Amino acid sequence: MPGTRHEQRAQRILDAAAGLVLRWGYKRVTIEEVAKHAGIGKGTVYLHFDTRAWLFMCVLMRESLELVDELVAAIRRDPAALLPSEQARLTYLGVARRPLLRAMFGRDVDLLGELAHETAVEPLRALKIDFADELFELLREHGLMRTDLDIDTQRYILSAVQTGFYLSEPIAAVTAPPEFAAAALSHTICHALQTPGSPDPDALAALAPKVIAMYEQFRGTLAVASRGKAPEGEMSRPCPT
Amino acid sequence: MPGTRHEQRAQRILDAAAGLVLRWGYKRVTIEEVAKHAGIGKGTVYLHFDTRAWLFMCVLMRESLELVDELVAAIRRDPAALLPSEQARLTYLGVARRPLLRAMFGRDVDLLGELAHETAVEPLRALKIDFADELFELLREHGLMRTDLDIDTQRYILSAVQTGFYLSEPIAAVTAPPEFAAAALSHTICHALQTPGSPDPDALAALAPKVIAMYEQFRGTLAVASRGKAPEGEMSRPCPT
DNA sequence: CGGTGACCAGATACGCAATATGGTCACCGG
DNA sequence: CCGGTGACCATATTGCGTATCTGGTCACCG
Repeated sequence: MPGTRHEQRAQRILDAAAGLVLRWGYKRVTIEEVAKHAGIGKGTVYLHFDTRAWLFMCVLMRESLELVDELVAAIRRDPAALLPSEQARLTYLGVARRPLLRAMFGRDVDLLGELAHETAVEPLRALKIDFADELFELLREHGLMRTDLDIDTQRYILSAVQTGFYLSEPIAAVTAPPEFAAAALSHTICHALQTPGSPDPDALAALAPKVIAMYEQFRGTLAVASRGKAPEGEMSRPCPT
Repeated sequence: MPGTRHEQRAQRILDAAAGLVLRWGYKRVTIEEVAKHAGIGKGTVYLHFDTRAWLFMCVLMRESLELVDELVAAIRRDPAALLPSEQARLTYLGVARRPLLRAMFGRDVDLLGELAHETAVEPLRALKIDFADELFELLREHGLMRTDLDIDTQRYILSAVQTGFYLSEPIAAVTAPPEFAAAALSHTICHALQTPGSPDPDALAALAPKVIAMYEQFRGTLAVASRGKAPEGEMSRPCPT
């Protein structure tokens, strides 16, 4: 499986698609235009991506993978970055820096159209939930997270709180600087989910490799998904019914 | 100012409007239909409410006032209810019990149409912010809230966290029981904004009357606003331009 | 045999007439 | 005299028939 010529072309297609969406918004971008900007024929696009919707999902997934890589790098640099509060902060800042992810997390219907509607991100979320479960388990065992709440509740809190911070900018016209919002988010997660006091450096150092391994696996699952074809039920070809 | 015949009719109009919105959604409900259901003529509706949009705003305000009354009653019953975490929980449960408020907090565009779009609730929010500022100041002075964050940040956190909990149900199809979500919200606010440990009962008891007074004033401002005519710029009559 | 663009069916956008509705005000009945 | 009304008007909305566009396919080509 040479990740060479074929793979490079896929990247060019994704580049073209990403740029066009940013300029015109999802619903105005046609496959033909994407092909033209990638310097190839329309049919060739379908050699890589089943479906229009799936192509743009892959654009989003690629950006998400970049972000995951950033998170892993941060943990490598400083194990304290594996704490949920830090992860939340870094994620927020990483999203703020990437217009497409910002649109995705901010449910920007103007830019992403129906892609912003939850069904699209559904498979991705399922992955993320499994991941969070495993991670929380690990952190609790090492005394880094509270145990006065069960894991389901903690996952619910993390999800709801993040939702709130990502949506409160687009909703309230008030535009706070990203660093401000990220710090507030981090503070909230820290006190709501983690054990009080400074975390034990040894525990962090011991945990870092495991957490990184989990992230890499998560990354891998995502990468495979984005290489493969669209999952059956949703955004595959118009099925005969 | 006799709150009698005239006021009663206003209530009947609001009743009719509320019922119709719940059944058909904001955009399908006509003033004529509201009048018919209230057993009066169309013109009479305009004796009470400037504008279609303003009428339905008043419907929302009336429900909000009910909720405020619930909160005050809760504080009277037990001063501990004045803590932000408890207020958040009671508010969440009160909203969950009222379909219209649920639609408002959940930005239900299907039911509320353009009313769900933030501009409508803008004046209400301004009030609430002033109120929160004053309240937080008071709670901090009495050692009930953290002081490791400035008030602006705390207000931002409260707002964002609540946004997240109200929106996460409609967004994720997962429907948690209201009590579960309310408890999670309460926990989050408690640890993010309040001082650790059990609050001092004496401080609570001493504060209760002041907080209640503030609520009553807030209530009053809201009530006056809903009696008065629509504020100029936004949802007043089609101005000559 | 990887790549292409003409081709087709179904979706979408457009234009326009018919209808419905918000808001007003001259008029009525008590 | 005045609180209440519903016919009335200008405008917004809807419905619909048509024209255009676009996602996805596939026979053909270099």
